[in-house]
Amino acid sequence: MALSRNEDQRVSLHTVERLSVYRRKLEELSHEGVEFVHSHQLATMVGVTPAQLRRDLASFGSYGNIARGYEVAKMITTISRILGTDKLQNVGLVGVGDLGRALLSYRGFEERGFHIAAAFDIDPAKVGRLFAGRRCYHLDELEPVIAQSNLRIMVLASRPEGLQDIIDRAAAAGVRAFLNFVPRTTVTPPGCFIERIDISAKLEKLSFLVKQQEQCT
Amino acid sequence: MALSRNEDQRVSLHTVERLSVYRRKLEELSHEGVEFVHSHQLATMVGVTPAQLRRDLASFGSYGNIARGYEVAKMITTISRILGTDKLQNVGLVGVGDLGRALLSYRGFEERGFHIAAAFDIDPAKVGRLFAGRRCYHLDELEPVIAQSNLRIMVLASRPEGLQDIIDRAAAAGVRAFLNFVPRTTVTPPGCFIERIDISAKLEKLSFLVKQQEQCT
DNA sequence: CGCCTCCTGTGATTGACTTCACAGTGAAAT
DNA sequence: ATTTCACTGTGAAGTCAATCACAGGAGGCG
Repeated sequence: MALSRNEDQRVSLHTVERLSVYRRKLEELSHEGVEFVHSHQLATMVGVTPAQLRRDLASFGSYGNIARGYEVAKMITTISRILGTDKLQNVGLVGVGDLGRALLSYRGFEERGFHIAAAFDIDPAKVGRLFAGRRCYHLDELEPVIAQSNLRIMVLASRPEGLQDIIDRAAAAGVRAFLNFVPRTTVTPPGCFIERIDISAKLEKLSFLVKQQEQCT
Repeated sequence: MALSRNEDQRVSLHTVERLSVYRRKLEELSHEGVEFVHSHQLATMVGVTPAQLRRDLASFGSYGNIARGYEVAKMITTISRILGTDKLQNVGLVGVGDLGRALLSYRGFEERGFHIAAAFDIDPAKVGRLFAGRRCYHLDELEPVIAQSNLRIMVLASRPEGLQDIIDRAAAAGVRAFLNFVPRTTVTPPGCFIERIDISAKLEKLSFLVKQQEQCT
């Protein structure tokens, strides 16, 4: 089999985002005992065209059996290896507010290969306490804890003030990627990645769509 | 002025998403007392190219002063009108778990024109109680409360089980748009919009990027 | 008053992603 | 063994968004 080396060399980011969706549905199918699935079946289940699904899978050299379709179990492990979630990864969390605590108690992360190993805050009422079994450190301890727990990914759910400084310090300490829930524009340190989740912006987009639809009536 | 009628007739969704970002930065500038801003200034602040910013603004007929740039206050009101957030909108919330409660206490929504008017759950320990000042209704009361509060947008933060049924019922009762945090594939009712926020998928994307970068070393 | 500078709005171009459409193929049926 | 069938992988075409580049114009300055 020729897909062992560099199987993920040129996968577009759009494809990567869809791989997460495919994998989740494939795991559902696997639990139901399904062993093989055709492109048009999986495609309609997740809401993409069969051609796009085939191209996504072909982009990393997944060769499906022509008569039976794609092997579910094998595709799950392949996608997991591409996404880097085949081993449990430690991630950090900055900001133990309402959102931070919700993320700490979210069970879905562990299932997908992510473990929030450490939380950080500056509130004396929170520092030192346990939240959902995880210790909350003071932000001053950011660098040593990053090194100790080998954190490569950090979730940002703090107040907007001082966010850039936290990002820069974390990047200098070895963090390579940030998932940012904080609605403030940031500068991405060289060699790093920042992925934003802007809940208000999503609501505004929906508001626009609803308004546009009503006007077209 | 020729921009009064149909000012938002053909705005691409990519542009709409960026409008949210522009508006946030413009409000910051407004608080700082800035009255006019040039495209290259605002563009570098939010991380897009000046050409793209100009095209985004031109797509709904915003004519900036050539010498002074764009009028900050006027652009804020124009963008708000396009997004439909110039008036406060009621939205509903399904699922008062950790994430739901975090959303209920998030202050950013009101600032952006959204008010969570009602929450729904099926847990007897939660139904009837107040969360951050909002009453939690039983899911059985979905339809009458939607009608009473005139809910057009609903945030989904419940368990995956029965999600599609909730969507279908809400759509039948008049809800037109959903912001879905639940990691399950859904079928969009006709005439409705569903916007997904998949936190695990974002983490997986970051994991992929970090892994890819490490391999290219 | 006229020149000069810099910025906006936009036609044209480039680039990327999606979709179409079909050749090739493996398994099942006869 | 051979035929048939349906599916995969992929070249080609199509579509859409981002970028380039420049014409036109408003204000400042001599």
